[in-house]
Amino acid sequence: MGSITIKDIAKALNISISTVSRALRDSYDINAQTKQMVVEYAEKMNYRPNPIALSLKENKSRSLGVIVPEIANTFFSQAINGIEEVAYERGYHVVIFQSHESQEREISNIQHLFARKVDGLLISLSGSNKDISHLDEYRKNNFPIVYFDRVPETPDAHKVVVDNFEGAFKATEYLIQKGKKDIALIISPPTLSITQERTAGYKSALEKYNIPVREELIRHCSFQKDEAEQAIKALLEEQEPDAFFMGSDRLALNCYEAFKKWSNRRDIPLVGFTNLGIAHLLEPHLNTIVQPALDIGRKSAEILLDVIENKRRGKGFEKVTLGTELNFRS
Amino acid sequence: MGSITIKDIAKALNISISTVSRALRDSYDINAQTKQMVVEYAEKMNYRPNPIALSLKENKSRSLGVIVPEIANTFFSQAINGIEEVAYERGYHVVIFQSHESQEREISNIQHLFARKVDGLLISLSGSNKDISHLDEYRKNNFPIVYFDRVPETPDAHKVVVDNFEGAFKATEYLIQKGKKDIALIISPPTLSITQERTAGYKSALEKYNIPVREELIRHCSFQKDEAEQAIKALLEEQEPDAFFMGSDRLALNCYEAFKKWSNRRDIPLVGFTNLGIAHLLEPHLNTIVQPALDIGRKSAEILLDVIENKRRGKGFEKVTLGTELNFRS
DNA sequence: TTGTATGCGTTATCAG
DNA sequence: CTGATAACGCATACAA
Repeated sequence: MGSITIKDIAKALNISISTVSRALRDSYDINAQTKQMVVEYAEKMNYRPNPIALSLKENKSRSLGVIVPEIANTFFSQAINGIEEVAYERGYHVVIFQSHESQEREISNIQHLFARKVDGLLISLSGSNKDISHLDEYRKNNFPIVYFDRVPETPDAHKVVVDNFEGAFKATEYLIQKGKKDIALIISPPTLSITQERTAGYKSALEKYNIPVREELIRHCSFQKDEAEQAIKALLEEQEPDAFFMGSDRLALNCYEAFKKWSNRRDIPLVGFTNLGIAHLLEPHLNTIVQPALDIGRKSAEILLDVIENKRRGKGFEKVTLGTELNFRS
Repeated sequence: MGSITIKDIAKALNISISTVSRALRDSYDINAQTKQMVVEYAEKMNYRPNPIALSLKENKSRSLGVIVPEIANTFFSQAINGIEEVAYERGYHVVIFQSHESQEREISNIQHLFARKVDGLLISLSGSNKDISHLDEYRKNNFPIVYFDRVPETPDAHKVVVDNFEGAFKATEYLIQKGKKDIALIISPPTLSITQERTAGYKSALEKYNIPVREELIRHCSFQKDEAEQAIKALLEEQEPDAFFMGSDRLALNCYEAFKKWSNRRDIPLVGFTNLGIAHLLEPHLNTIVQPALDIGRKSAEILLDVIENKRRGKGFEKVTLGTELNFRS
C-alpha cells in the first residue's frame, strides 16, 4: 500500500527521476528500451502518480465541484449520477456539496470548493438566493461554471435547463382539457428561474383557452412542509380550485400530502413537476412532468469539461434546453 | 481570485516565509508584534492556506471517501447527509462514489479513492460482493475504514448497523399478531449481512409463536425490478401468502409495485424495511421499519475521524448497533 | 538520450 | 526571535 513514487522507480532502476517521468509521460526523446523498462517496472509495482503532487504542480485538481440544494432529492441525485458518469469517464472526480436551500451555506460551500482548487463548478442555485453576486468574482475571472436547473438570469453563463415553460404549459393544458378552469398553482419562490418560466407557461395556457388568470390561485412556497400545507389548506378553503398544479419538485410531494390530508375529493386532478419515481403508485393519482435529470447532469458536465479543457474556444456562452417527459393518465 | 500565498505575504511585509508560516501557525518563538502584523495582513488579503500543498506535505488530504451502492436511494442519501455534517464540522470533505451494486465498480472506486489519498473510507458493501478480499490490503495496513449498514462478517472491523434482527422480528411479530401465518419474506442476496440478520429475526418471531418456517415462502432477490416482480408473482400464485414482509430498502418498493400489479387483495398486509419517505401516502398502506440513516451516517463518520485522528488508541474495533423505528398502522 | 536543477505552497529543522 | 534550506511528488527547462 505504501504508494510507490517515481523516485523509488528511479532508484531501483538506477536512472534519474526525470527519465522515469519522461518514460511514463511518453515524452519526446526517450530510448525505447529505457521506456519499456520503466513502464514495465511501474506496471509491476502498481505505480500510480500522486494526484496531489500533480495538482500542486499544475495548479489544478482534476476535480469538479457540485453544489445542489439537497442530495436526498430524486432529481438532484439523478443529475449527480449523470455528472459523475461523464466526469469519471474523462478522468475527473466529483466533490458534492449541499446548500440546503440556504444562500449562506451556498457561499460557504463555494469558498470551500475554491480553497480545494476544483477546476470547475456545477451548481443549481439555492431557493433563498437573491442573486449570484457571490459568484461575481469567479465569473469575472472566467472560472468555469455551469448552472443547471436553477439558473441565474444573466446571459453571460453556461446553463442547462429543461423547457419549463413548455412543461408547465402542457400540464395546464391537460387540466384545461379535462374541463378544469380554476387551476391552482403552487410554485417555488419567485426568485428562481424555474418559478418564472413555469408560471409563464401556466398563464400562457390559460390565455390560450381564454380562461382569466386568477392571481389568488397562485401561491409561492419555499420548501418547508408546513408552508405547502398552509397554502393548500387556504386554497381549498378560500378559492375552491378544481385542479392543482404543483410546480416544483419537492413542493409537489408536500402539497400532495397536504391535499390528501385536507381534502377527500377525488375529482380534483393533481399534476406535479417532479421526478419522484413512485408517483404512479399514489392514490389519488399524481400526474407528473418529469425532468430528464440524468441527461441534464451529463450535458452540464460535458459543457463544463469542454470549457475547462478549452475545447470550445470562442464559442461563447451556451444555454441548452432539454424537453420534459409527461406522465399523464389518459 | 488569484489566491494569495504565504510567499506573497512575506514579500509584502519584508520578512521571511518561515516567519509568516510561524505567525500564522501560532508556532512557538514568535514576536507578538510580528505575529499581529502578519495575521492582520493575512486577514486583510483573505489568505487561505493551500490545502493541496498541505496534503502533499503531510501526505494526507483531509478528505473522506464514501462508497455506497446508489446515491438515489433515500437511505443512502440520508446517511451521506449525516456523514457530511460531521465531516465538515471537523474540517474534512467528502468524496462520494457509487458502486451500483457491482463488486467490480466497488473495486475500481476503491482504487480511485486511494489514488486520491483519502484519509479514510466509509463503505456500505455492494449487493454482489462475494467477500471483502479487495480490501484486505488496506485492512492489513490499518487503513481507517468504517463499514455501515452492509458490513462484512469479520469482527476485525469498525461497523455501524441497525438492529436488523430486532427490526425483522418486530415486523414479523406485528403480522403474526394480526393473525397472519403464511408470511412471505422477500429479501436481499444471501451474501449480505443484513440479509442473514433480518432472516434470522423473521424466523425467530415465527418460532416464538410456534409457526413453522416455510422455506418456500422466503425469496432472495437482487435489486432489479423484474426479479422482485417474478418473486411476488410466483409467491402469489404458488404459495398464497397472507402477508408480505419486504426485507430490504429498494426491494420494498419494487415488491410493493409488483404486489399492486398482481393482486388486489387489500386484506394482505405489507411491511417493508425502507426509508422511503412517502410510505404513509400509499394505498394499500405500506408499514415500514425505518433505519436512522442520518444517525448511522453521523456515527460512522465520528468513528472514522476518531480513528484517523488517533483519538481512540487501543480501543479496538467497535460495532455500533442502532435501533430501528417502526411505523406500523395500528 | 539522459541527468541536474527548479518550482508549485507549506512546514520543519537547523543555524544564526 | 528570525531566516535559510530541505522536503513532500512531480514535470520541465536547461545542461551535458
